[in-house]
Amino acid sequence: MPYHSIENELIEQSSQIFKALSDPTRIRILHLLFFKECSVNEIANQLEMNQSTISHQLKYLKQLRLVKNRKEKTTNYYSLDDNHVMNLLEQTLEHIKHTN
Amino acid sequence: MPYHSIENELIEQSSQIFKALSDPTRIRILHLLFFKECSVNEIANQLEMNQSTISHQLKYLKQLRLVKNRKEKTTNYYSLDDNHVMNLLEQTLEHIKHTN
DNA sequence: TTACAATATGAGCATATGATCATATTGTAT
DNA sequence: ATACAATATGATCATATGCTCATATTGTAA
Repeated sequence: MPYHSIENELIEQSSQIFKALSDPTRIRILHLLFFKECSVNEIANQLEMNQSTISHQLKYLKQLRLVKNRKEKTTNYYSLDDNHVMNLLEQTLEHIKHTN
Repeated sequence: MPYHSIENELIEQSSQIFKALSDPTRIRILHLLFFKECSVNEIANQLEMNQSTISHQLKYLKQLRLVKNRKEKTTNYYSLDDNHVMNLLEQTLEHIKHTN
């Protein structure tokens, strides 16, 4: 595999991670999960958003392995699953706080 | 101003930064500028992309204060202008390199 | 089994995004 | 002034994105 296609793959993967963090709803979800494990409905209620919207976004975040889930009866509890990406988020939130 | 609207602004600003890094073309531009100051045409040639595309993206990056420029005759040289965001990018590139 | 609660899913829609094309603008040199 | 080089800009188009609606699925308890 030539050099440039390794580079391309690296760049594609990076942009994908940043895209996950480029949406306010997803940031809010991750920020919530930073404090505690939550069910789908808990997140939807907390963020005052549609259950369907949250479920779709959780699926997106899970596919990228940013969150994981465990089932308890009919409830699906989600929690964080990627320390590095959460570091990016926390760093950035702190950075913006201190520069405003 | 109530608490939640400060939070909202913080989250909007964060997502905007990540959105800037969520596009492969913009990552390539920033990665190029990480090594040296470049003109618009240099970037376009290096990335084998349209001059117009690069100019539009540079305008986008400049508006977010991620790059700055200086004019020399008819040539417009661009360079990096935000260490924090570049750290996010470099961290992430390194992280992906080491996890593959 | 039925009824219910929690979650997941697919279709549809409005908006956002990135690239390209053609053209405009700016500055330089002759 | 003209010709040229480098860059910027506006319009357009195809695709991507995020949300909502309606409905399906899953698992539990009576």
